[in-house]
Amino acid sequence: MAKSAGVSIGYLAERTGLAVSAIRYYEAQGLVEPWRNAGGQRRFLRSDLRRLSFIMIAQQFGFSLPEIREYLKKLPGGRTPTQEDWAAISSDFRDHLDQRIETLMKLRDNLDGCIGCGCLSLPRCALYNPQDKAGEKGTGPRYLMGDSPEVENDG
Amino acid sequence: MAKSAGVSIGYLAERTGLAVSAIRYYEAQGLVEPWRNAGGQRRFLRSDLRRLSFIMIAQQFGFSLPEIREYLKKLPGGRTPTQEDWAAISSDFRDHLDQRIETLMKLRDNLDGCIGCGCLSLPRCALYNPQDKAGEKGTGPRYLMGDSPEVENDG
DNA sequence: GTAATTTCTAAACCTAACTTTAGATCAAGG
DNA sequence: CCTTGATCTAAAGTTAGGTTTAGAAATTAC
Repeated sequence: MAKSAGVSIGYLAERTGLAVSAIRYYEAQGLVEPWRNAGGQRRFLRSDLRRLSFIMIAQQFGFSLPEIREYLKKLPGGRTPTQEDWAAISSDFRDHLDQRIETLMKLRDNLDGCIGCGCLSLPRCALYNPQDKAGEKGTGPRYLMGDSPEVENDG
Repeated sequence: MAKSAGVSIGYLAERTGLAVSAIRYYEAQGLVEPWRNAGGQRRFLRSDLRRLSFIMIAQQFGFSLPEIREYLKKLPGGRTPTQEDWAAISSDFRDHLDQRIETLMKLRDNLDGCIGCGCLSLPRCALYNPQDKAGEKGTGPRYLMGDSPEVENDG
């Protein structure tokens, strides 16, 4: 029972809600690797359903396609992943995900302290590099909510 | 003490860490409304520092520029917002923000139940419309993690 | 007063993540 | 067999959120 007939791109599209064109795009980005049937049409593992679903979920968390591709690299190519395969990829994903949520909550709480609390601390609030991404590329945002080392009266 | 000399776009850029071109872009999108000096250069309220900072923060939460513009509409145009002005806009923003974080956490917990827990429930997990945005536009994603009403053995 | 910075506008360009289009081929149903 | 629907490729188009470029004018620094 090697590689069976496989499922069509249209089937996956219907099951996941993705557009056919999106799935082809994911292939171009290396996120799925269908083979071709005699007529040149794509055939997928049935388990690629889960692969595509993982992509959709990860995107909702704000992961880019290249990032997601790295996660999926840990899954076995060509054969249906086992429960253990998914569990392995899960742990790492979960870490990043917790971190992202925590960052957002920290940002929210800081924002509360600044805007929401009704006190007058706003002009002196420093949300310094609040996002994990900040600092990575070039000279991003530095001081938020209008603060800086030398504070002025800026309403 | 009406509209003073105002500050330049370069000053705001330096204070916020935004590029000058980004601030001009925000003006084009209706997020800030500078006036012009005699020579035709933009002049901003010093309090626009906070406006820009709010934009940066809201973006980190995943709000789009049009969404942010709606929030900022609640601030008075042309004059420096008071503490009460910011408090008013805050409450509404905070609600959306909590909701967004909650959605992410729910999604994470569901994902745990599916991928992370080690049980074998994955093939029957239904994360139905997990994102607030789903269902808004056309025929978006419907069934996640490869599930659907009629379940098949899809690894 | 002259030089060096900033700023101006408009238009083109950029990346991510896709969609659309066009024309051709494949597959499935009757 | 024939028609209809699904799929194919390649290239161009789309949206968001900006950046870059070019040449000119304003401002600041000396």
